[in-house]
Amino acid sequence: MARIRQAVTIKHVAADAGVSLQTVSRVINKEPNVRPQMQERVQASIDKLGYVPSLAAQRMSGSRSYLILALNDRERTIAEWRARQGSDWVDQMLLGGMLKCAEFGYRMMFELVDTHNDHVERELTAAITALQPDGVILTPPHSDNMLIVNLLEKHNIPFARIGSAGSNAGIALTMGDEKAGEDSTRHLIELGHKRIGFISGPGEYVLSGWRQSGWERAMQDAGLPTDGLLAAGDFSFESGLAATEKLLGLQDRPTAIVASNDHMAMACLQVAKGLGLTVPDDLSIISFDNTPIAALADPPLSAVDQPVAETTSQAVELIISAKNGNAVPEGLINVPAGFVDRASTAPPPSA
Amino acid sequence: MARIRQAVTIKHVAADAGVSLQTVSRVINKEPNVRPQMQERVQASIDKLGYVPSLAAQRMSGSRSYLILALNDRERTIAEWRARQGSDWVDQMLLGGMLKCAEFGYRMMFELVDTHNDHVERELTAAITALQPDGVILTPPHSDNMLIVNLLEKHNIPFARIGSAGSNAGIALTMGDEKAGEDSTRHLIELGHKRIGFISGPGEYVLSGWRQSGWERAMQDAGLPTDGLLAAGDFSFESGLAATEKLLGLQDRPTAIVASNDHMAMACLQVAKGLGLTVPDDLSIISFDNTPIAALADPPLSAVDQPVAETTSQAVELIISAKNGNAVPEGLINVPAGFVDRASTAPPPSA
DNA sequence: GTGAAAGCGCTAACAC
DNA sequence: GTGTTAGCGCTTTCAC
Repeated sequence: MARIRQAVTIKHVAADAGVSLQTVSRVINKEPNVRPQMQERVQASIDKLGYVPSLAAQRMSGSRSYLILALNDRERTIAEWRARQGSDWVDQMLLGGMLKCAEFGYRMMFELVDTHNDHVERELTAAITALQPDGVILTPPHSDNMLIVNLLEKHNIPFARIGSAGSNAGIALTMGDEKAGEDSTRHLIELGHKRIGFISGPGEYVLSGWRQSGWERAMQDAGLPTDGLLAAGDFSFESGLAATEKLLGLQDRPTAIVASNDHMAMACLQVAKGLGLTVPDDLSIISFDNTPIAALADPPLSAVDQPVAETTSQAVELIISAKNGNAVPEGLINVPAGFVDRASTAPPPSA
Repeated sequence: MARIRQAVTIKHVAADAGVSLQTVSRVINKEPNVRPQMQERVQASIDKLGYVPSLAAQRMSGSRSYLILALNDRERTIAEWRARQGSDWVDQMLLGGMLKCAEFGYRMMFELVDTHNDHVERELTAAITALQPDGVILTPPHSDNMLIVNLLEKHNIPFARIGSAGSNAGIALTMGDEKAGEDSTRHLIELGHKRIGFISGPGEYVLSGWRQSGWERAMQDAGLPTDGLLAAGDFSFESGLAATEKLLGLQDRPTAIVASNDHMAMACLQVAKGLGLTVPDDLSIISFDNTPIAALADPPLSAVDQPVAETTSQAVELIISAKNGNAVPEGLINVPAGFVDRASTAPPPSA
């Protein structure tokens, strides 16, 4: 295989424009201290020759790689890809992240990293050393993995933590979980529901706690009891089955259930149907995340829409801004969740 | 922002092991001509220091970037991401491509490129120049875009063309479209169907023709007529609606329909229901691709499973093999499609 | 405001 | 088998 050498390099441009390499470099990087006339002349040569700087070379000498690394949990991501249940978390990250990166001449790369693994540190260090990204985006549950956070801090790489309260380092972004939990529960309360069950997510994800808090707050504010109405899930369909069975097996069973993700809501739907209950007439269901299955369920599920694309987009923008020397925003960035009202909610049967 | 310099470089390793840079380089690249004892000593230093070579530096001096670029159609991909209908084409590519890349120490990058655009050439050249990938994976409809193919050939970059017969350049891979069209039609014939409609995809995709040919062949082989049973679609839901209306509006309407993708099959289902037809009792439907919506439809659709992950995986492997100087396989690589029998097919009503 | 020189981390080519 | 030299394409540093 022939050695690939760049067809047109900064040298060619410099020669063509009759200036030094340095001046071309300044034009490429939009640095000041270049006379407009000079800059125009150089730009003309760049356009004429179709010159595009080599990322590798820029990375070699300069301080930027124009690369942002998005880290996802290996096991869970691969499992979701294999399951083919339509989870579009990665797609939404790509949508928000790639497009925003492109605006700034950056690229986004994906990397899968194990959480439950002593190799985390080695794996991540390897990726960082090989790629030398200008920034890293952490997704749950990595966002709160202190091993990862500390490593990134040590390497002095700007990073965003999606779905984390992350008080210490990095840019923390949340997706309105608590408020969404509260609002969706309130929506049910307004429909007349008094017994509203909640299926929680795994403790490993901080956002599980937030979603639950929202539900608790709304119930409390309305003077409604939550005793026995909380069932623990772990985001899996199976856990949703068990949780729903527990909830619907109650003496005084709930007339509505909020599930912490779509899979568990689907399980909820299945159990309800199995019990001969009609959704939403006998049981209202609200799910979290709004991955495609929510819309495709029968009936289509009303769901909290997790703003993954928008959040990733903001994460990219903040990282690049930090890389440009701007201050990292203080405190938490909150990207509010949406709510898509479909056909799985109605007033309670007795109302 | 501090200048990021590599913490531990090849120099450190060389110093630690007391050998020359070149020897370390040889060990990294698993070149022969290194005494086992030497190689062990160097490897020990590498492990001890946690050395990982910089991709950028490898790219700069060597002939490889360890990067494979996957190209997708910008407009269509973004539209699918936005629509959130669960299309997992990108996820499956990532699944097959990233994992295979990782086996060889490569990375996969995604790039969106416009097809219907005079900028294709400029856009792609820019990406190639900036990234200098070791290989490129083309997906439909890019796989048959001669502008792209010629460009890649000119740059001497190994590339794979997924879903293309691509006689001239690059590694062509198909996903068993014709046989799948034939087999699924035959499946319906065996169930007793005699009037089987077919909704085609857009001509822009060569695989549309293959799928259709498969249907035609099966019908022909069985001595069944196809006149009037072909309706043109373009992969969109709307086109599926129109095509199905045409087909079901026929005097002697089909008792089964094969749709060239899932969206059109969903449209088919909707039209059938609107007409008061029960699927599969009154109408059997088989769809192509088997994206998540097929499984989530009501009834779940029997579908041809497009082996995207496996095909991408093979594409990566062949590209790396080509890059290593091995001959590119002659002719077409065919990765057979699967078939998932769900609940949308049954014997025809009169049978 | 512009240019010249040095060097980033690594590999190719060649010497020994 | 192993070391040395040169250089990839760019930015940094420092002159002017």
